[in-house]
Amino acid sequence: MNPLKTKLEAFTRLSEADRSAIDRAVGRNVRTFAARRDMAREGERPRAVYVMLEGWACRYKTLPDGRRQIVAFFVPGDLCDLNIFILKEMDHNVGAITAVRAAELGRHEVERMTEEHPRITRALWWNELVTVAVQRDWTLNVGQRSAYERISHLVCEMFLRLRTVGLTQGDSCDFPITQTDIGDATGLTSVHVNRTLKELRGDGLIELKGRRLTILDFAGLRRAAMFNDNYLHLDHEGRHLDANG
Amino acid sequence: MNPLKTKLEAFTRLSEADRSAIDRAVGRNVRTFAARRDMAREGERPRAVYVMLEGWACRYKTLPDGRRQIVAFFVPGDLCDLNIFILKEMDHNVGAITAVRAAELGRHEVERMTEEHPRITRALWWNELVTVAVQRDWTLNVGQRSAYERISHLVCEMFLRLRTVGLTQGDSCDFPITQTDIGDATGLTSVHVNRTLKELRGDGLIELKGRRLTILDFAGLRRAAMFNDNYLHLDHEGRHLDANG
DNA sequence: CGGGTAATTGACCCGGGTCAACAGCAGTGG
DNA sequence: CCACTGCTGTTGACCCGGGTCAATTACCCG
Repeated sequence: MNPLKTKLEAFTRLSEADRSAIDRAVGRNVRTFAARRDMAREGERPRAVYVMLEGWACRYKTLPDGRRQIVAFFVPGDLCDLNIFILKEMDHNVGAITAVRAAELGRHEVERMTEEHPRITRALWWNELVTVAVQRDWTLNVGQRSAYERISHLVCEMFLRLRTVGLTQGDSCDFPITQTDIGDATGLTSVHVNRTLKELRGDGLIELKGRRLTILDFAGLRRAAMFNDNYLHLDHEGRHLDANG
Repeated sequence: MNPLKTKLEAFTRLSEADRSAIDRAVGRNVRTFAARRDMAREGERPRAVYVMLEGWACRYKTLPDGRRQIVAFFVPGDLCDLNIFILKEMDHNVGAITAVRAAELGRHEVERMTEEHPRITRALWWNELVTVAVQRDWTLNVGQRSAYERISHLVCEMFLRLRTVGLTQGDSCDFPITQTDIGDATGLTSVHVNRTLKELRGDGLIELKGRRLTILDFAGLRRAAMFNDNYLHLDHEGRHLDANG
């Protein structure tokens, strides 16, 4: 129900008090955004931390001549930089891709939660570190991989991230981004994304139609992408400890 | 003398107590690394936070077949992720480019400093947010810009970053990275970096020889790169306040 | 002076971009 | 119910920025 809770518990076990604190914080102020609307814009003063509850969004940056790079996808459970309030203005945009439901946390709510719940604080830090690690991996992806590898890599990553918040069904999941979005995220044109997806389909690695993704051969996809999931840091020992014990 | 202090004061004024706390933390355990040696390796357990004092280093990631992407440069005043201890293992390497002097902070030293000095903590948070913002900008750089633009952008960024720690002399600064390094950072081959640098020289934008960079036409370079410095967040109002007042 | 690393240059090639046409399909208004 | 509109996906023909390969020339340092 609460994807942030699910995600943080991939890192550490939380107490009942922790869990209900998260529920309270995330339940208080829920906003919705229509598909393709901006949730925050470059140049604005950061107003709130969003916790994604439903739908996909992205961070993106643009160049004066219109070129656009998606630098991150947001899926349920994701949240933007915790301490964003420190900054005077946003250096990037956040845009909804599908319709989005997101909880808005004010600076004081964040502060209170982290002061009263050290385990949550630690888990949120872990989450921040993973977010940066993902960003680094995207730099590697765009900088060194071929089109075929880039798209394979993106698919591997998103599938695993969705799985940790329980949004996969067996080998498939919703995948509501357009080929143009994939291009903007991988530094390719939508035309070439199309050709490359055709190849991936032809090689029996994935099936992608009607905003639905099915992984036909995960091992093969992983190999094609040279995907190494270590940067998602899903192997923390804390996951197996019980905070209630 | 202490580039971390200089850098944090680009964000906020520090008290005398703050300043000497930084000096103490950074003076305690200084290590040196030879040029081209790794300071930390992928797969290792994070042991310490390094604060760069002298020299250049980089974060880099490699693919199984040897392709290499530099995902960040470290110059004096930079430090790696504060809360790195939370993670079980490194997902990237840190390598010295030149000979490096760096202060090593253990987890308890970091904790003590942040507990006792809230202004430092805030400044360190600012620093972390800038670091991620830089990472995002690199993704944009590699994903959307042409070779000419990418290299111009890198030069603009590094020059400004060096300037905030007082390591520029007028329009020039040390620039001790090879053309291969520039290629690994921008997703280009060293051959093409060479050709592009020749062009930049030919256009009268920069001069680069003997590990020394001179900016001949900053406005032109900036325009060529479509460089927007907002992601470095150097404009914080706190810069003009005095914590001693 | 010798050996190794870094820079430079030329010839040639290819992955992915560009341009353009067209198909599929959802929504929407008459 | 259908025409219309607009977005997304698909495909082909052609081109170009940057890669590859290889040879040569500075450098730097012991």
